[in-house]
Amino acid sequence: MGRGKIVIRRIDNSTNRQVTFSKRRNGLLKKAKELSILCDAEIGLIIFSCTGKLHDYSSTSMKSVIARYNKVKEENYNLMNPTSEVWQREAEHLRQQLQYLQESHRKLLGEELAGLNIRDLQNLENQLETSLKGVRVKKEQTLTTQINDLNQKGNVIHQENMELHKKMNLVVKENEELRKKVHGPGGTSEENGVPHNIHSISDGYSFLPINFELSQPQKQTNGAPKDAMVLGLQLQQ
Amino acid sequence: MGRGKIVIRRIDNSTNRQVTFSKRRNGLLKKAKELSILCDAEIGLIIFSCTGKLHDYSSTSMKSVIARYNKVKEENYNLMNPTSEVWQREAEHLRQQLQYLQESHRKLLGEELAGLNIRDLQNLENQLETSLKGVRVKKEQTLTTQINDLNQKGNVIHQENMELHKKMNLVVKENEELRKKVHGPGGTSEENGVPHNIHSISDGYSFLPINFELSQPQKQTNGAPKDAMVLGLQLQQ
DNA sequence: AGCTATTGATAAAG
DNA sequence: TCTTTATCAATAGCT
Repeated sequence: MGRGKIVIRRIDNSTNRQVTFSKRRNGLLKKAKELSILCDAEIGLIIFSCTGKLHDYSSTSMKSVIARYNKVKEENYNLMNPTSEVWQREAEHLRQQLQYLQESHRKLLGEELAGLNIRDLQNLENQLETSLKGVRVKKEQTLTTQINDLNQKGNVIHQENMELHKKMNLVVKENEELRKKVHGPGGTSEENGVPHNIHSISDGYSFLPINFELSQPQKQTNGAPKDAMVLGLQLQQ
Repeated sequence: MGRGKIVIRRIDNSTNRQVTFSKRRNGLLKKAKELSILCDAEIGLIIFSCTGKLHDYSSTSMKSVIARYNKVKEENYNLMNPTSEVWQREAEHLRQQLQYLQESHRKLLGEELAGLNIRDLQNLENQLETSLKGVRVKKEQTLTTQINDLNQKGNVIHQENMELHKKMNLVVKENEELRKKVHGPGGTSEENGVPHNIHSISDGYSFLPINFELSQPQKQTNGAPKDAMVLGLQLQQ
């Protein structure tokens, strides 16, 4: 696979050999990875270049792969001490459990359904429906809790708002009284057909009460939940 | 490099996975050999299929490769002769994997949802919906396949039935002819006002054609599918 | 287990 | 070593 066909024989030219090693080593490592992923295989690959440099890949860990290899080959098996044997059995047991659980898990995820008959599929469907229902109930609960929390907080804030509003009105009235006392005795232009209108006055307080009125939640029993719902969802982002 | 591009992800269909494993494993082994020859490299390759079967290649000997690997990794040959400690670690690793998977599994089953926030729950719900959809699609496919199979079988049987019916009528007619030849020449009571009626004769063939008529499916294009549907469902119980 | 259309890997060259 | 490109090899999807 290249500009020309080659025979599989040691490459004499050392530069060429080095280049080819580099390319094919990468290709081999890539293919080993792909195989382990595609086919769920446990793979260990050890490569020593002719200069002695080590390159390796393992899908899990080289230790695990070599240990498993040794076990299958039953080499050195007899030399192991009893404790090792116990652990080995334990590991094998766990490996089986894991495999079973993984299979079951994949079926639950709807990934590996080949070989299931109608009854299995029906059971799986029922299971998933039950799970889905449970998750939805939990979600609703969580949302409701959040909404209630937000409503309470909203109410507190609204109360504060009302208090501030009242105080503000008091301050504004006080302000008007003071203004009358200051301007009234002199007989200003405000008395000549021009009505007393606080909007025409350029101090900072005059328009605040109106803004407060507009920003108030309307009656808190209807408006608050809807707002809280929106808030609740946004808080989760 | 095939009829279509594929993403590197675990192959769900187990048959397909097995076929691909077989092909790619051979490819990988071949490439490992080529690399070792072309570039004078020392290579060890260990492959466990997901069913646990071992396939391996080493340019020299696996012992030598692993020994050299361990030397480089400075792990003092521990892996050649796995000790209690190594297996213990392996078991611990597996145990952790198992625990994680179990937890995930329980969540999927909607059993352990405490501590999940809205986003987690939404993801879980989406996952379950996707799974459910997949399972339902698979179920429909399975049912459709079964129904089609049964329809075909039903048609074949119906054809056989028709053939048998025709043959039976021929036999009955032949029988009548024979009966005439046997009774006719003697001038029996049948010629004296009593009409020739095959129902009045007590041999086994006389009523069979009528029963066949009654038991026939009506025209095969309408009757068969409905029957097949019922059969298909019953077969699975 | 074979057969091809395609994609992927890579030999050679820059 | 890295990139490019022309070729050959591997293999995905089918039968």
